[in-house]
Amino acid sequence: MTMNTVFDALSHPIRREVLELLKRGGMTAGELAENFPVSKPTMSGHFAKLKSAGLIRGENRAGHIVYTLNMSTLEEAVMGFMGRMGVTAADAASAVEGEAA
Amino acid sequence: MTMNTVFDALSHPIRREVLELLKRGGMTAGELAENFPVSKPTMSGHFAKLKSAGLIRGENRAGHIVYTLNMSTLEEAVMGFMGRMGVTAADAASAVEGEAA
DNA sequence: TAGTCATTTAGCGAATAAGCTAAATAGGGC
DNA sequence: GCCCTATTTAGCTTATTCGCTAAATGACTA
Repeated sequence: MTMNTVFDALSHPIRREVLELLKRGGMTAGELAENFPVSKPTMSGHFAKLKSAGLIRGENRAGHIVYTLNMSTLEEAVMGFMGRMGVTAADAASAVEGEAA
Repeated sequence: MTMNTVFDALSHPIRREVLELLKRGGMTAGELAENFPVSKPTMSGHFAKLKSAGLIRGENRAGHIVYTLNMSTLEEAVMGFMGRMGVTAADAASAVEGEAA
């Protein structure tokens, strides 16, 4: 929930990629796990870390667990830090657009 | 240098705060170290990690080492990730401004 | 109730991280 | 050349991380 736990969660490439996958919408633990070359228990540990950082939410549906992205936590932590680093709105906009182009 | 090493470097609160201190300009290793409750060798390890991620540069001056921020590496990695997360320019701008307000 | 599928928990091992103290290195000043 | 200051390297300890397999849990189905 704090900035520390968010940046800690973001430090692993699998966890960042999970967030990217969830950008398009909710996915079950199993669907997510299919995208990575590690075991399901290992993925479960990654989900737990993302969840305790407040970056994803899990809801129980018919025996499956659907994970969804919690974008506001991500934005508050990351953009909050960038703001303290003196990144102006214009800087952020051009950096984001540069990447999109 | 890669996004992995950057996010790894950002995962420790001391290292993030070092970057914030360097926002205002170059500082020596000793000056930086004064701001944290850990030993100088420990700080040296943090500097090494920031440096190998390309987030700071160290230059030798008169027996001191002056560290300076490498903002472009930070922006490229962090805003690049946020861009892939679908954060639009407008989103980024409002998040940054919200923090500044 | 038994069976099955999805997910997590438990327990383990290897690797990495983060802290410390003590010692080594590099420059500048006397 | 020798000392002093600044910084890093070496070596150690403890804690955490990340992966695994095997077992436990939870929920639906027949």
